[in-house]
Amino acid sequence: VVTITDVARAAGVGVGTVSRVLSGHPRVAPATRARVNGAITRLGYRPSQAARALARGRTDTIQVVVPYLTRYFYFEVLRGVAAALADRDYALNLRVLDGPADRDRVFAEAGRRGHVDGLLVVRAAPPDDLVTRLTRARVAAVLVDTAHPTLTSVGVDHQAAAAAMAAHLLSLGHGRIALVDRVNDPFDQAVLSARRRGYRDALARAGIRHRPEYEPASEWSAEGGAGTLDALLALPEPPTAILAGGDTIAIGVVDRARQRGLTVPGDLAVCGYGDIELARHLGLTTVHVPMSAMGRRGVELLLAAMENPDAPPVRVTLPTELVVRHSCGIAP
Amino acid sequence: VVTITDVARAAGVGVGTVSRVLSGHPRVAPATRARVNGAITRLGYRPSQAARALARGRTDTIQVVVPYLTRYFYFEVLRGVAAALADRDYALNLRVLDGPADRDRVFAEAGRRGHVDGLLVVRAAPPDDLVTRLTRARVAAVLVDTAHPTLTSVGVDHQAAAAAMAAHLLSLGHGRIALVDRVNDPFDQAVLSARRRGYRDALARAGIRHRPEYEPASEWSAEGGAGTLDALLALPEPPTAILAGGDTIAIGVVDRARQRGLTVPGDLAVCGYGDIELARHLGLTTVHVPMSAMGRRGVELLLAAMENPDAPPVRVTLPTELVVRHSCGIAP
DNA sequence: TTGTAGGCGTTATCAG
DNA sequence: CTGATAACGCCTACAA
Repeated sequence: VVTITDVARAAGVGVGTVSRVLSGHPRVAPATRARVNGAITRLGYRPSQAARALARGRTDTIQVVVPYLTRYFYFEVLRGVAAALADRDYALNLRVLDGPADRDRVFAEAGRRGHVDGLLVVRAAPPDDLVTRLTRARVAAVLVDTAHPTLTSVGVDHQAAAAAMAAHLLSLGHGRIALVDRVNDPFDQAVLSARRRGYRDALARAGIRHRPEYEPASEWSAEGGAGTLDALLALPEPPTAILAGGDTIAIGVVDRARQRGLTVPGDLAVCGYGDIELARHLGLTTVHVPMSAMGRRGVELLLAAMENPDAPPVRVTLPTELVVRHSCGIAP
Repeated sequence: VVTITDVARAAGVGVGTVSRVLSGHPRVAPATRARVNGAITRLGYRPSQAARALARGRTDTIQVVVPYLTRYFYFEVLRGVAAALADRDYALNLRVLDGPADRDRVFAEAGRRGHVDGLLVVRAAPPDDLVTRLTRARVAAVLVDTAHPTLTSVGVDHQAAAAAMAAHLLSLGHGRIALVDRVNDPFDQAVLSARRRGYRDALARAGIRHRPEYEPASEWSAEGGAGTLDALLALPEPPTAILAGGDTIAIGVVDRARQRGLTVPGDLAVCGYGDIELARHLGLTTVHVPMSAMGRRGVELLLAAMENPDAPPVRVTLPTELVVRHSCGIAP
């Protein structure tokens, strides 16, 4: 283990000078700088993160908390986060929430000064005591696909997106549209509610009466979607279009429909939500949610907040996009 | 920011005693311990990771490097890793390789003592200089779904798995079996080669002559699978069964086959590889690769290696399993 | 422009 | 059982 002292000795200078070279301090004689850099590479020296963190009072690390559920979706977010961080030379401390129990444990320890410089929480409502602690300790925090009155966040307008999707279905002549979505979220209910609200609003605006039986609860999986479709088709008046709360659910619906001999979109229109990679390949009409962009933007906001701790929180909404493919009856 | 000194003062003891209480040292008077603990909770004290790392000489952090490709697959691995780590109270430093360029950059910096205590590399062959540095600096490292002569690793027997899958197809009476797999991997070629070898061996053992045209290269996506299927079906003697190198590819194949009016498995048998979540829901016959188990086991091996640096490297092979569902002609 | 020394928060050693 | 005190490796005034 080679330390800064070794480098100093090898270069025939003091540790202060080495430190200055390391941090790009301007007032170092070019010759000295060269000598130091030579010693550094020759000795293969790397500054110790731990020592540096202690001395500087910051860790150059940000913590990212992501829930496990809807895995495809949030892996994309994570990718955006990782990419943005890698460019900026920050370390990424990952915590994945495996369940509600985990949640409390993690949030109790999350975003401690001296451990991480900033906190990025993906799709999980932060408990109030976390928020209090964060603001009191002045550690920067950003929420992704969630919101909080006093914290910076980046997300999308799920209500508008769902409404747009429903409107699309309506414009195609469908009057019997069912929403197949999860109904409870262990980490954040807001997204589900927004989507449901969008769906209802769109139908109401079109003068279509609300049918509770068209809003069955589904598990967050293809299997869940398939099962829920069975239930819907058993109704006296089955729907002619399905608006799924997630692409995974939609895939299950499509597959089950085909198994039952129905054609999609001929006999049943199906659309998803999220636009995971498979959606494109399966020709699923869906709502594109800019997942990795949210992650990337979240990091940018976080780094900005870290640089300027006194800036007021902002709330960024990224645009979604209706992606029309084959599963609803319109060719792309 | 409350430090150990504040706690010591508040409890009327020396910092040494507080430190002992913190680390669960046995020889502390119960009364003292209680007083200290009281002060700790009262003040909301948390030890600084940075200071602790500097003093202890370890960071309680392990670094995980995962390639981006085949995303569903490796998110599962990551989940296993994260879960195993969370239980053991270690921080997880994540690096995702976004491409071959990234690879070199990351490997040049990976596993530095003073930054992380151990390194877990998922599915990417470590360059020799990394290995050298690791062993010289005595930092523990474990490979997941890759191997190296001098490093501990956990993986599966891809050759045997592919052979078993091919044998299954053969046993179903198929003689014209094509392998639709990626042909190049920017991070580690070994898995692809092993799978191909397994496929060829199984066919050879069955006395079936090798047809190069039955081994077209595919992109690692559903789209890639679909396109490759088109090419195969244009052959004078098209295959009757497709062995895909990944479930995502298989899904594309199945979908394209149906689009062309073929029934699966009636007109075409298709099987995947990996057993991602969707495979189950889509009834895809596939090879189950224990992804999160590999991650978890990798962490266990790594922690063990960290505790016992002089233990020789081991090579763990986890079992795969042939999962027969509907896509190959046998009901589950 | 460069060297020196104090301090960052903990741990660990060593007397008591 | 407990309290000082020297590391740990680096950064940053302060002097020179």
